[in-house]
Amino acid sequence: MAPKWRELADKLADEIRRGEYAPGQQLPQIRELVAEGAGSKSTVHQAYKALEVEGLVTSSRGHGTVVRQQVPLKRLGIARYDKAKWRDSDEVAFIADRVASGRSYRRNEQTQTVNLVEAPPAVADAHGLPEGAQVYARARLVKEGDQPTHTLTSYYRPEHVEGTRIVDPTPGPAGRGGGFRVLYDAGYEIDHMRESIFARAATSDEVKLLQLPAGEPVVELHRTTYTASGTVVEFAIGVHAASRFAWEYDFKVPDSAKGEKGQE
Amino acid sequence: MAPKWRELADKLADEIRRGEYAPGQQLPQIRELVAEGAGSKSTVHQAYKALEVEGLVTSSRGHGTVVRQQVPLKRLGIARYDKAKWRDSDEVAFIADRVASGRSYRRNEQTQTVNLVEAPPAVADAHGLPEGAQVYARARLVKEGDQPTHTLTSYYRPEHVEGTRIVDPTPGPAGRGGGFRVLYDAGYEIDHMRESIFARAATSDEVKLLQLPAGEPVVELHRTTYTASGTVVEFAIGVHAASRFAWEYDFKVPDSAKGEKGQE
DNA sequence: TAGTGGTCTAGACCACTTC
DNA sequence: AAGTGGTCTAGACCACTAA
Repeated sequence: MAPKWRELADKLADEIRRGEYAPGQQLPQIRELVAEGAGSKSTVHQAYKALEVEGLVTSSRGHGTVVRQQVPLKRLGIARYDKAKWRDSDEVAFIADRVASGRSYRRNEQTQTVNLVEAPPAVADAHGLPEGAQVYARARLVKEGDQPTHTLTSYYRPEHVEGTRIVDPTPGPAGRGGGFRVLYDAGYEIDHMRESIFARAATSDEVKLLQLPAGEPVVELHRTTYTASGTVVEFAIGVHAASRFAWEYDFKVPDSAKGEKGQE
Repeated sequence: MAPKWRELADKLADEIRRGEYAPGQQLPQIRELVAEGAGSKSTVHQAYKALEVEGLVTSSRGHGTVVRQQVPLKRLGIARYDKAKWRDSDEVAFIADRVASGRSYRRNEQTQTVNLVEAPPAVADAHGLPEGAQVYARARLVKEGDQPTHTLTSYYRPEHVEGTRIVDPTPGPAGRGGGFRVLYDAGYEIDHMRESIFARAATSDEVKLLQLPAGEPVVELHRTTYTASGTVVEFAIGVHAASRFAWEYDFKVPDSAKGEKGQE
């Protein structure tokens, strides 16, 4: 026998999915259900909390509990890295993204700090450096309007970026063209990438920083960027609110018997 | 001022991350902390629940609350689809995966049901069919030992699979070589794929089916498989326990200015 | 049987929003 | 001021595990 709060939550979840409560509509108030005999206030509250964790509703004091709108996922394909976007124009990849998706661009939607730090294990590993080696960390918090959507921290080897705009980031997002442009100007043209993706629960710090709804997971993206000769010029870690993004990859089915590599 | 339970949870989370409680070690019992004046039983319990949701501990009745082991993520690259694995041998992709990762293979780690169903919207869309068209749904629950790791449901157009082993799945995972082999034998050789990935909180049904720890997110994978001529021969939806997998993709940086397509 | 976490209650009180 | 969800308490009782 499932607990009382679970049964109540499942019943309400069902009603929401069947459309008995429309997005934006308010659920019965906690005290109402208590009066109807659904259980004590704590029990009903626990059920509402479960619905919140499952992403179906959001609660706030003074307002009530309303059915959450499902905003469409923003689809991230590799076209967002198109060289034409950052090499031949003033666009920065993330701005191009936004233009492509028809959303408006405003200045200062990205804050940035640059520091020389000791490489954390994952970073040292990606760059092939000993642990604790010094690297430049360029940390951004990317917002869409007032809403933070993800953090993105790029790690560079000092010899690749010292003397460039990256380490003196006054004019916004690493200046015209972003980080890839700066590397390009410094003689390091990016050629191929590896992205690694996984999801996990958010830490309480991330909940605050990204203003996440209770229980919303995050997706962590590890991106390693190589030059044609195989040198790693950037390793980046992104932490994304899960409900806002989907990642898309197209590839050929590999066939090792043919000596093909399928995907380079 | 953060609530009392949040402060307690953060304090304990800190201690766990600093290694004061080793993986597998038991946290103080709820009644202990209550006796120490950390708060009432409900308050301490709420803090423990938060730690569980954040993936740091698991609680169970009779046992106590112990620090969770972080099992290494299984990395899924596109090599798992290598034609050599399913075309030239008896291996099935998911078995090859397991061989490659050094884990043992046991029979019946995959249960399977096949049904003719009305295509859900996402499926109809992928196959280019009208909504409600009939498709074959081949649903598997994949386990590693006793532990379910993910569900995978493949949708096929009837004209592609009728008369094949897929619709009569007595001998295990779609027979020798799995679904791709069956399609290959039927004259539909798979050529390229698109994978789309996003994360979300688990539904309560998924929590039961996949035996997920409280609050663990799931990753949903949508895979569309094409023949060389662009016909969609399979659309599959996977639901994965987030803590067990990472996805890896390698690709060239696209350059539309050069007329390259970068990734096909 | 003893020990663990989990559920539930009734009620007081707090924090935030709206009027 | 009134109305919303959120926190906290004290205690009873339940469900599961281990010895």
